[in-house]
Amino acid sequence: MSVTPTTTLDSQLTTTWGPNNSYPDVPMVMSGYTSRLWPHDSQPQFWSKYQVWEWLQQVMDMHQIDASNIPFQNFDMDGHQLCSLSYQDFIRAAGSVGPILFHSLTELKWSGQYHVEIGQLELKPELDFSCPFPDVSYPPGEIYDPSIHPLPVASPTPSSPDIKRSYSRPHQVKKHNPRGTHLWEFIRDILLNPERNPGLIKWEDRTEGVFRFLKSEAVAQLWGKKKNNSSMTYEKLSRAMRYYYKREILERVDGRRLVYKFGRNARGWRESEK
DNA sequence: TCATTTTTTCCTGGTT
DNA sequence: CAACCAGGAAAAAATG
Repeated sequence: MSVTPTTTLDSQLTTTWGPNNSYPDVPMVMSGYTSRLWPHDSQPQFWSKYQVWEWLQQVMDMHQIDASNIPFQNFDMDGHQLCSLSYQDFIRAAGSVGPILFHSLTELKWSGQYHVEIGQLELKPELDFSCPFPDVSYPPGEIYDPSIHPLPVASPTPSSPDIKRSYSRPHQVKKHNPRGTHLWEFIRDILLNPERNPGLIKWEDRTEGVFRFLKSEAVAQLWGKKKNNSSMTYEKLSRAMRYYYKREILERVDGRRLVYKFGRNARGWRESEK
């Protein structure tokens, strides 16, 4: 790790992403594909096993928890797999430390782009994104149990040697789902995390899965931020949304503007679903 | 590297 | 008129 990650932070500000390349003569000059690795280091989904291990060490250290309390072997996986674990899985794999790890990962998945400098560059002042990390809520992806407490305080001294975590867990995750990387999941997660949703999207009919964009351009900006594409617009985002109709991830809701509805192939938005 | 799936870009034309 | 909606096409990015 840390072997000169090729100028990523500062030099990135000058990458001309062509705000409007409506010229037919500018075929993306972009000489070389040199610096093209920044989405990987920051997003947990792309971590290697080693990076997952590093993250574990770091979180343990941060919370002053003896690393020996946690069964590292239960986390012998890459970021991809790590991100597909549910809240419950974390409890299973790390006992009382599970929530802490889950919380940490959730934050990273959400705002792990750069560190704290988000929200000020391109967002309108009216949006008030002042605090990117307010506090944790519940699982981002599929809600398994809303009754679970967000973060039961990291008891300084867990000292629970008698955990029955001998639970080897050989049958790890079966389904590899690139969580949070798809647009509809991104939208869903915003809806499921009111804490982080400053009036961007709102449920129109919770049980039917109908929702409406309140700040269409702001959502597009947020999506663009996640994809490192500052030129994302609602116009383009909505095109992607319309492609979901065919796949029945979304159902068409005509008549009402900015209104969409989750379809039968959309998972994890329902309150009681699993 | 390749095949396939998803998303992005752009556009023409219609609607609210 | 501005902001959306519908999709077609094609290119680019993401994934396995």
